[in-house]
Parts: sequence; structure tokens; C-alpha cells
Amino acid sequence: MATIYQVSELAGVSLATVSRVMNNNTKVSDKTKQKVLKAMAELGYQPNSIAQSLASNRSNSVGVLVSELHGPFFGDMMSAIEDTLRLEGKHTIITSGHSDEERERASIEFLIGRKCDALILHAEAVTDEYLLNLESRGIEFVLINRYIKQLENRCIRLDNKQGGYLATQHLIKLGHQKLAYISGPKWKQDAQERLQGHKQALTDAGIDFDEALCFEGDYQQSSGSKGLDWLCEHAPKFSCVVCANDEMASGVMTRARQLGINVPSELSVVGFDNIIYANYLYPTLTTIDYPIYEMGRMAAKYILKQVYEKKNLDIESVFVPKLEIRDSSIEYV
Amino acid sequence: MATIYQVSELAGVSLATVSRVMNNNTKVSDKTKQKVLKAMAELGYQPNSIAQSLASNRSNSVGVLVSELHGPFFGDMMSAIEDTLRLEGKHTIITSGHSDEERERASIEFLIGRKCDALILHAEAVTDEYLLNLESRGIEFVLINRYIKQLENRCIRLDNKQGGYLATQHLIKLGHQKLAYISGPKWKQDAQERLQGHKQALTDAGIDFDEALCFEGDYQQSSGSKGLDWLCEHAPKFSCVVCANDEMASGVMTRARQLGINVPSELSVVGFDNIIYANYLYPTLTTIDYPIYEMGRMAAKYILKQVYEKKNLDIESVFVPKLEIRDSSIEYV
DNA sequence: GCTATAAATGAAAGCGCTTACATTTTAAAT
DNA sequence: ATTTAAAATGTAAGCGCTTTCATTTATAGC
Repeated sequence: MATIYQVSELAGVSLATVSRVMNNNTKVSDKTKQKVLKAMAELGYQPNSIAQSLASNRSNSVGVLVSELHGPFFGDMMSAIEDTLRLEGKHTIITSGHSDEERERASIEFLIGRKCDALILHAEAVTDEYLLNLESRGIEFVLINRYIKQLENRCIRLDNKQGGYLATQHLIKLGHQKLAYISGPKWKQDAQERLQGHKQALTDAGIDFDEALCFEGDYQQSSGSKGLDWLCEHAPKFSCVVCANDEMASGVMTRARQLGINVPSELSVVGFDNIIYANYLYPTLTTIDYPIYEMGRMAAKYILKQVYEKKNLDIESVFVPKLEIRDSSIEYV
Repeated sequence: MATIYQVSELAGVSLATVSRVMNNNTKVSDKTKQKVLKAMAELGYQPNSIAQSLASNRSNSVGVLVSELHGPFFGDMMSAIEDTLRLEGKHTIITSGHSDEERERASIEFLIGRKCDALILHAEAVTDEYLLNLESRGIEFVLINRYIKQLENRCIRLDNKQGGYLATQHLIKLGHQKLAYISGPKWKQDAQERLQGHKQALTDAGIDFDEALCFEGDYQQSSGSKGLDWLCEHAPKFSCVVCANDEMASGVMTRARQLGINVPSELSVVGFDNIIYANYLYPTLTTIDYPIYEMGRMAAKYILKQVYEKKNLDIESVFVPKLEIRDSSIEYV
């Protein structure tokens, strides 16, 4: 593999000049620029980005932490980020944290060690202190789906509480009075917020929240099924179930079918996230739209603006959820 | 951030010794080793992996090319690879090629430029020549889901033809005689092979393949719906449809419901891949299991063995598809 | 043509590591 | 104690770039 040195030799100029045309930095006369470009083409020269990084302390890559590499939610998020950054010639290094504090921290440190210019983090398990410390270490980063007051401007988030509110309000408007709820893991911020929204909507409608109608799932499909089983056995009668994400809602619908409960005529179901296949379930799932693609794109834009000094980018940090009404929820009769 | 130099100073040893304990290479006396470790801990030293890579020409990272960052198939593949490599302290850099020759090539060159020690490629669009050339450039890589004779031992693949055969055979055994087929893009190798399997199964059963019953989709859900529309309008009567992947099968089922066609009583549907939510569709989808997680893991193992010299790993390159019978296919009456 | 200034180029010092080779220390053998 | 080989450690030369600063060359003004 050709090095910058060979290029400079072939072009009859110095290392520095070659480096300059690569970065089209300072003025290089057009004549020498052409010579260099020609030499590069001739040698099929490709700069060694490791060497570039070491010398410049810039890697042109941004690190991304997701909880899981699979799953429609993170897939969309990664796509959005990579699409956006690639347009500007930046690269994406992806790691997963599996919602585990230890692993999240290890991943973040890896990315830092890899000299990423900035990080985009969907960090769920790591403490606020750790993140605050990151800032004081001078690390550039942005948080997706997490809110920390002192880091407010670095937080790209959805108003989860509002989302939870909308989902529940929708069912109440349809006449439902006995609402079951399957939440995400309560230690997760978004799960808490969605549940808060649910409670608020109940309160506003004059309905008391009943702990017995609430099951804590883990955001996996299977816990939706498990949740429905548990509710059928332990909870008072209910006519609908609000799920903290679509995966669990899907689990609920599948289990309901197995139990011979018709959705939506006997049981209305509402999800959260509007993942791609919510629209392919049967019945199609009423849900709260989580504009994760847009948010991923926005996180990338934030980095482009703050770190790579692209101007003219408007950063918007709080996104508003939208109710997406489909077939899984109908009027209570 | 502390450097190796500061560690060596604090520990009162040379650079080389510090480097040695990091790589626990040559013998270092236990006493000095402890001194160094202590100094590292004290300084919170983290080796700069960029510098390591430049000096050693080893990055401890492997590059992965997928077609899309989202979607259940690639998600599982990425997860498998990252899980396996991380256990050995290797890191994963992921890029996407969007099934486009230009972009696939750009991604691969990026990974090479990034000095990945090896590549795991799900390359669909790039030519055989390019891949062969990669080998002669001395790049270490393994191919997932692609077969090139001269690169045979680098190909981790599924017997797609056999899969296509099984799907079709299953329906024939159920008594179906008029089978429609929705293929993937015909330029893709796996789509061709699956179709071949389909034709073979027809032939073996003494049924003529009818071009008019075959629609070329693009592996997206929407093209399943479009395919069904097209078939209903242009094709002779059929009692079932074989789809070259689950996404299109899901599109078919959704569209069938909209058209008032009952699945499976009026139309049996079979998919391919056994993606995670095939089991959550309604009706649950009969499909061909594609052990992509195992294959991703195997690709990673191949790299560990060939490049990182881990012994005792058995590499198996051809995987066998399995028919997964669920509710979307029933006997023809 | 000669000086003043700007523009283009080159020389060389790193960036933070690894590693071949040289040197010193330790242990074993006599 | 002395010699010898082996083990431990140190020295220093890169890896392929970027970037500061010095130097050369071109441009302009008189």
C-alpha cells in the first residue's frame, strides 16, 4: 500500500505538500496540486486513516452506543445516524451496551480509546454522575432518550410522559374505564416517564390508578405475553391494556389470540414506539409514534454542528410523540 | 490522558517494559510487572488504541459490512458477530452497503483503510472479481451468504436452494398444485438459488413451472403486497404463494386480509428466513429457518481462528435450512 | 531593477505506541 | 569466585501522517 512518502516522491514535492492537497488546507498552487493528484491516482494511494488520526488527533469517526444491535428501534436509530454522518464523510463505530452498567461503561471507554471525535449514546444503565464526568473530561457527546438536567442541551429526547398520556387518553376517550398497564423495567427512565403519563391521564379523567392492574415487563415481546397471563390471573377485570412498547403489545395480542380473547372487540391494545412492523400485525396496532429516525438524524446533526463545525443546522432537542390510531383499539361497549 | 511514557516514568522502568506488560508478551519479572500495573492504575492509564494500531499494524477490530443496519436479519447477524468477538477482546466496526455496488466498495475500502484486521462481508452487489482481488491484496475476509467457488473456504452460507426446495415441497405435500412465487431481486445470488430450489421441487413433483405465476419483489414488505396484487390480476389461479423472505410473506398476508382473502384457508403462505417476528404474525408464518445467528457466530469464529490464531475452533461453512411449520400453510382442499 | 510583502513549499518534530537489537542482571554450572 | 547462558530490561528506530516554523519563490509597487 502506497504511503504519502511515495506520492511525494513521484510528484516531486514534499510530504507536507501532499498532506496539504489531501486536506485542501492552505493554498497549494494549482499546478502542484495537479501533479500530486496525478501521482496519487497513479499509485492508487489511500491515506492511512489510523496514521491520520494519530497525527491529527481527529478520527473522523463518531461512536454510537445502542442497547442492542438488533431490534427495529435501534436499527432505525443506527441507520439514521450513519446515513447522516456518511454524507459528510464521517464514519460510525457502533457498540452495544445491553442495558448493563458495566458493559455500557466499557463500550463508552472503548469508543473514547478509539479516539472517536464524538459519541452518540443511548445509555440506559450508566449513572448520571458518570455522564457528567464525561463532560468534564472534555468528551463531546449527545444523549438520546435520556434527560439529565445539567446536560440539557445534549439531550435529544421524546416527551415520553406526553406519549404515555396520549395512549391512555385515547382509550379513555373510547370509553374504557378499566385500563391495565404493562410497563417497561421501572429502573429505566423512559419506562418511568411513560407510566407517569399514564397515571396523569387517569387522574385527569378522574380514574384512580390501581397498582393491581399494572405489570412490570422488560420491553421484550415475551413479557407482553407473560404480562397478559399475570393480569388475567391476578388483576381485576379490564377492557384494554396499554403497553409501554410495541414489542410487548405484540406479545399481548399473540397471547390473547391463544387464550381466545378477541382483539380489539374484547380487549383493546395500545403500544408505544410505532416500530416498523406495528402496521403489519393483526390487527394493526394503535401506538404512539416515536420519531426515532428523526431523532437519530438530529443527534448526528448536533455532532456535525458542535464538533465538525458545520453551520446552519437547527438543533431541536425535544420531540413530540403522536398518536397513531389503527385497528387494535376500539370503543368500549 | 496519561501516556505510556508517564506510566514508565512513574513505575521507574522503560517504555518497552510497560508495553510488554500491556501485551504480556515476553517475560517480565513479576516484581516489575506489579510496579507497572500499579502505576497504570494510579494514572488511570488507557492505551491509545490508535497509536497501538499504527505501531503494530494490528487494530484488534474487525470490519463488518451489512446491507442495512436495520431489519431483523442483519440485526441478528451483527449481534452474533459482536457477541462472539467481544468475548475475545476484539471490536466490531459496522458499515452498510445498501446493496449498491458503489457503496459496498466504498465501505469495504473504508474498513481496510481503518486497518481492520479482517472483514466479515455480506456483500451482494460487488463483483466476484473485486472479491477475488481482495484476496490477492492479502486482505483477510469471510463472506456470509455468498458463494464463489475460488473462495470456497471463505464462504459461510446457507444452502438456499435446498431451502427453496423445502418450502415448495412442503406445499406440494399439502396437496397444492398451483403455486405462485414471489422472488427476491433476481440479480441477488440468494434470490436465484431460492428460486432454483422452488423450480426443482416443482419438477420433482411433475409440475411445470409457470413464469406467469412468478413475481419479482425486492425483499421489502411492501413488495409482498404489490406482488399479491399483481398475481391476483395477471396470474392464473393459485392456492398458495411461496415468498423468498418473511418480510414479503408478511406483506402478502396483510394485503390478503385487506382483499378479504383468508390465510390460510383460501391461501397458504410460506416465507423464508424465520425472522424473529414470523412467530408473531397472524397467522404465524410457516417458513424456512435461516440460522443467521449461528452463521454470524461462525464467521466470527473463522476470523478468530485464521487471523487471531485461536485454535480448537471447528469451522463449518455450509448450513442446512430447516422447515418451520406454523399456521399459515394448510392442506389444499 | 530592487525592495517589500504575500504565497507556496519544505524541513523536521512530533502523535503514542511496538519491536528488533543491544545491554544489563540473574541464575546455573564449574 | 568465575564463566556462561538465559532472562529481564533498556535503547532507539520506526508506523504514516499533520503541522509549525523557516525558507524559497512569485507578485507588486516604486
